[in-house]
Amino acid sequence: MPLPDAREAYAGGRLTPQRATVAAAVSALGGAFTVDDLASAVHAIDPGLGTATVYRAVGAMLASGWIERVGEREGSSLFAHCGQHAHEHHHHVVCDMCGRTDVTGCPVPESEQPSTPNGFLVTRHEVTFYGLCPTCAGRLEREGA
Amino acid sequence: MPLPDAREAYAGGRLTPQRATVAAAVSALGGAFTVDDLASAVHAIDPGLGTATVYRAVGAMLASGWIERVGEREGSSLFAHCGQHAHEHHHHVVCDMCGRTDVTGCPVPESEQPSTPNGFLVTRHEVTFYGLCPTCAGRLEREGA
DNA sequence: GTGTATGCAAACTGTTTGCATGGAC
DNA sequence: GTCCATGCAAACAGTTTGCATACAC
Repeated sequence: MPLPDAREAYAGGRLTPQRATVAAAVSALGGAFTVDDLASAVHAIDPGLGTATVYRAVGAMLASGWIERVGEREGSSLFAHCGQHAHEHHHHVVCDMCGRTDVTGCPVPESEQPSTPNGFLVTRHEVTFYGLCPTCAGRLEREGA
Repeated sequence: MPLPDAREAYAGGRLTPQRATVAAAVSALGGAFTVDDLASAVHAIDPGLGTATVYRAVGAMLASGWIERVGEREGSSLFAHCGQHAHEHHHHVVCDMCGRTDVTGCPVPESEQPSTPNGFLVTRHEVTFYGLCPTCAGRLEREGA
């Protein structure tokens, strides 16, 4: 059950059964999630796995770049698995209905990247798109919204 | 001392001395701030003003669109006064050193606005730029970094 | 006069930490 | 064998809420 991914999710750290479970839960969620969402998914597999461990695993996965903070929902951070885009410059699209995410390129024109709007020296930017995923958009249309 | 702004900061609500103080503190900060930053600025003027009141005032200012959530710093939300841009589509640039902010246009090409990256129906997006304001950039250069 | 805003303190939520034990490497 | 990761519970920070009082309208 140790997914091939699980190893790289904790690059540099140890791969314990608990960490493998957390990584599996992330894959199973397949979209943006809060730590709470993740903890629920994890507890469905292993009810004995502590919350602190989930937080520590999330910290480790962030450190390795396997997941990324993509925004926030209801006061908690939203995270998402970056897939094979982990080390490229990219952004995320989050479905407002089901939370599914996808990776998308950077919409900021190359020419503006390290630009100086109003005299500021811009070094980085955060972009997150929100909307509906194909499935939810389709369902909404079929139900005639 | 009731700034002309104070009235619109709480559009629809009541303008109390406390709320005026909070609005004045926002203007005085002149940049991105956390509720904690704001509370400190407010307490410098009126030490007796309660924290809950600051939070409620922030809620009211958000509701009126006079301030906006522009990102996050150390686990707290970052807010900024939108000035005369309150009702236009805009984004913010935040100085990593001093926290000063400015308003900037939307870098997302018009053609991509309600676009469909990967089949998603995008309805909105959040963009925040981070970098150095002219003052901090200048200081850094002068000190030879 | 009516109803909203305040102030205080208690309650809550999300997150982090200390410490002894267990297990990956 | 060494050191990292775990689990539990306690500690924490930021934020919200209940309630009686004060005041903007």
